[in-house]
Amino acid sequence: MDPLSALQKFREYFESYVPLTDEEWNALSQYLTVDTLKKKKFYVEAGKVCDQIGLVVKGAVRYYHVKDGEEITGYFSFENEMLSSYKSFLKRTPATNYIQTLEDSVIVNLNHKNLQQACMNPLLGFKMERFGRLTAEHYLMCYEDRVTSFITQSPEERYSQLLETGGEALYRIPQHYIANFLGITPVSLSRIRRRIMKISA
Amino acid sequence: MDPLSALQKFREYFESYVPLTDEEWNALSQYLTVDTLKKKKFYVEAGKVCDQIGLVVKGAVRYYHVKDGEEITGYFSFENEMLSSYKSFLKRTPATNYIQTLEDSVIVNLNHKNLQQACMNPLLGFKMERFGRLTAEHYLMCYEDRVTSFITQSPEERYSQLLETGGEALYRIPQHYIANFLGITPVSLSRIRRRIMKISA
DNA sequence: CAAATTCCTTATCTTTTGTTAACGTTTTGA
DNA sequence: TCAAAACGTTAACAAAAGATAAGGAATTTG
Repeated sequence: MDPLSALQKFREYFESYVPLTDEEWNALSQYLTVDTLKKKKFYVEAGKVCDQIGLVVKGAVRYYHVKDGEEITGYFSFENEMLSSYKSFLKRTPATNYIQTLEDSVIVNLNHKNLQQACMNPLLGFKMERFGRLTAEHYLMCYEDRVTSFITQSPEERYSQLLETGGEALYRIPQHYIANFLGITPVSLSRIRRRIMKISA
Repeated sequence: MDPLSALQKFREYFESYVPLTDEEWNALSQYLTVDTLKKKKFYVEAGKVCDQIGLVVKGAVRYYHVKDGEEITGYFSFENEMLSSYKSFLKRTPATNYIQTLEDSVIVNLNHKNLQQACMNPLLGFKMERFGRLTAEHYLMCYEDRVTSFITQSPEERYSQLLETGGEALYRIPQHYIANFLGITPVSLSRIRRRIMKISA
């Protein structure tokens, strides 16, 4: 994918939250960079400060923690989704997780310094602030739902719901990552799948 | 607590994110209302749209869902914390949870219409937007940590960590609410407590 | 103040999950 | 292309959690 159409995708995403004039877009695009990452490359590594937020324009990434030497996958971002270790980025503290590409990916990035400059740019400041608020609110609501699912649902219920809402993404992800995402082990997910198959069969 | 000092607390909270001139504060305070709620009164009810966000100035509230006729407590807000059913407030959809006072409480509120007007007020718009972004980011980071705890920790580990970080709030809350918060049953939390006592004894 | 309710613990039993290991299949990468 | 690694399932056993019920202490409330 060429850099220009990658940037164009970013513009479309941004404008789904906050419309821009061509002049504003010209200013904003100066702050952006386009990165191409091969499969299994790291976007964020635990222990290092995450210095940028990005938009996945092509490909996919997974977020994971390492505990007792084991990888525990907590999240994914696919095309047209933002990615970052938000806490690390916002507080400028070392990340506690890794973000790694699942496929060859193209990511449009905005680093911390450029974001600050864009926010101070009188032409863009207000709209950047607004985009930041709407983006944070979006992911806040996603997390709200996810915490609710941990509180109110059993692993089996969470998996059944994921089957309904997960869409095609489910078929691009190994099952043991999905197990981690649900907060259970791969073995347990395999048993749940068998239980569900028996019921619906 | 008199309304004036309640509003003053709101100003202090707001200014911990975004400083205000006296003039700006005078404008902002016009949009606020102060509510006093007796213990066990509802701030939000499932099925109704949550029309306001608030700051707990005194007292405390709990958030809970009802599933199969059972109350499942998912969160709390204490003094100097915001409260709302964010998704319901932001999307103007019916809330799926209840928010109820745990004690007699004083809450400073900003309703949806007033927030919109404040955002369109040229004197305040930019700072409101900024406050909204920073608030959303704050709770996003809280949720990020909480989801991570569900993914990477056992219930026992989550409880141990809560004992370290929870502070005095833990002593104001019945234990079965804490069990729900951790994603387990009250009986299971009681067993965990016994296991921990034996180890540290 | 007294009755009722709430709260926490404990016990018993059932269900589910975690752990470890094995096996065949698929995918990966040198 | 071919050996190695990764993946999903299953089994067996241990550990933990859920469900239900009972009892006593603490709190609430009329």
